[in-house]
Amino acid sequence: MTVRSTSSDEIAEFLVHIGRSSRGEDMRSDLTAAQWTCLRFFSRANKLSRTPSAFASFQATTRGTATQTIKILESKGLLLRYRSDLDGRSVRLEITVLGLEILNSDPLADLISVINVLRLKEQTAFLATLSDLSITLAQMKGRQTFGTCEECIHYVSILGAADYCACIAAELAPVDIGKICVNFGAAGVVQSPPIPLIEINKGRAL
Amino acid sequence: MTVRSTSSDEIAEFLVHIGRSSRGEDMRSDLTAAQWTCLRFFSRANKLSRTPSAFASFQATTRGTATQTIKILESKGLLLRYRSDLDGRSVRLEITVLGLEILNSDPLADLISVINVLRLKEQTAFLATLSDLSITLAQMKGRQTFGTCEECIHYVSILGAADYCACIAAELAPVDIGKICVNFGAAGVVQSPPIPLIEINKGRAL
DNA sequence: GCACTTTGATAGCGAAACGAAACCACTTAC
DNA sequence: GTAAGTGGTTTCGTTTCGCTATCAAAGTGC
Repeated sequence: MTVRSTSSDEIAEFLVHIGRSSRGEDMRSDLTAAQWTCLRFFSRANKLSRTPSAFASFQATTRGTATQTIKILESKGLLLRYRSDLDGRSVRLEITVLGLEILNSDPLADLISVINVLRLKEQTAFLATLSDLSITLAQMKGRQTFGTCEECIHYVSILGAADYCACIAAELAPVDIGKICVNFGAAGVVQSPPIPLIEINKGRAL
Repeated sequence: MTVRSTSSDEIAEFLVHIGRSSRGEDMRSDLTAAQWTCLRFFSRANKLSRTPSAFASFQATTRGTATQTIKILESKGLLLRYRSDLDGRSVRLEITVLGLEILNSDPLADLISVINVLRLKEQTAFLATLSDLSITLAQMKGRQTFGTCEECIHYVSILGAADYCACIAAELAPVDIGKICVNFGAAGVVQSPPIPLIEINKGRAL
C-alpha cells in the first residue's frame, strides 16, 4: 500500500533516530525529556502562547498532562505563574532566570553543537526543509501548527511603524516577533477560525 | 556556556518535534513506539546485524530491554527466531511475511509520504545532512554508528566480482548491500576494534 | 438568569521502558 | 581443563508518561 521509496524511508528513520537519541533523559540532568521540552517551549513561545493549553497543544497531549509537567518545573523554580488580566481563567507562565540558566545545560546542546559545524548554506536548506515537513505533517494530522511571526500569514510588517498581527488585532512587541505562536498560520493552508486551540480532552465532549 | 545560534536552536527543536510526533503510539495501531522501531530495524538490518545485541546497541538500551521488545513481536508472529550455526549462543531474528505486511501500516508512513513530496534534489541534500549529523552525534556520544555498506569503509566493490566486506572478511550477498550494519565504519572516524558491540550491561563487569 | 464552553487543577490508573542483578549456555584464552 | 568473557533471558522494582474522569472557576450566548 504505502509507497516506500528507499530514500524517504531512510530519511524518516534518521529523523526519529536522531530525535530519540537526543531528546533528553541523559541521566545526571535532573529534568525528564517532557520537562525539557516544556522548559524550551516557554523560553521560545510568545506572550500569547505561554499558557498550559498552548503547551498541551504543542505537545499534542492533554491539558492534564501539561499541568503536571508545568507544576514540576514551577516547584523547581524554573517557571513562574501569573494570572491573566484579560481572562480570569487563564494563566501565563514565565521562565525564570534560573530556568534560563538551566537551559544552558540542555541535553539538546550536543545536537546543537553538531548542527553548528554544518556550513551556513547547508543549515539554511536543512531548516527550510524541516519547517516545510513540520507544517505539512501537522496539517495532515489535523494538529495545530506552530511557527514564528516572520512566516505567519497574520503578520504585517509596516515600514517605519510597529509590526502588527492581524490575528490578535494588535501590535507586536519586537521581542515576540522571533517567538513561536499558537495562532501561527502557514501560507497556503486553509485556516481554522482565529483563536481556538485544538481541543484534545475529548472526555468532556461526550 | 553553550553557543545557541538561533538557527541551530530551531533546527534541533524541529528535529525532536518531528521525531516525537511521528514515532508511533497512534492508538489503534497495536504496536508501541519501541516495537515499531524494533520491527523496522529487523527489516532493514543485514544478516549479521539481526541479533538482540545489535538491536540493543542501535536503540542505545540494554539487552534485557531489547529481549522484551523482541519477545512481544515474536509472540505476535512478526519475527521468527533462528539459532546461529556459527555461534551456539547467538540467535538471529527474521521478519515474517506478516511482519512485512504490518510494516505497511507503519505510523511512520505519514512522515514518509510527506517526505515523498519533496523534490528529489531536496531529498538528497536532506538525507546527506541527516546522515552526517547522525554519524557525528553517535561519535560524540561514544555510541555505535549504524549505516549501510555503500558508505562503509569496510566495503570493497569489485568490478565483475562479488562485493566484499573487509570487516567480516567475507563476500556480501547483494541483498545485504543496502541494509544497515552493526559494524558500520564511517569514513574519517577512528575505528574501534572490528566486531565488538558496545557493552551496555555494566552490571556484570563489576 | 440559564445553559454551555473553555481554562486549568487534581487524583488515580495503567502501560511502557529501563536498570540492576542473577542466571544459563556457549566460546575463547590461558 | 579451568577461568573468564560474551550472547541472551528472566525477574523485580522503579520511573515516566499520558489518559480518564471529575472538579471549580470564569467567560459567552441567549
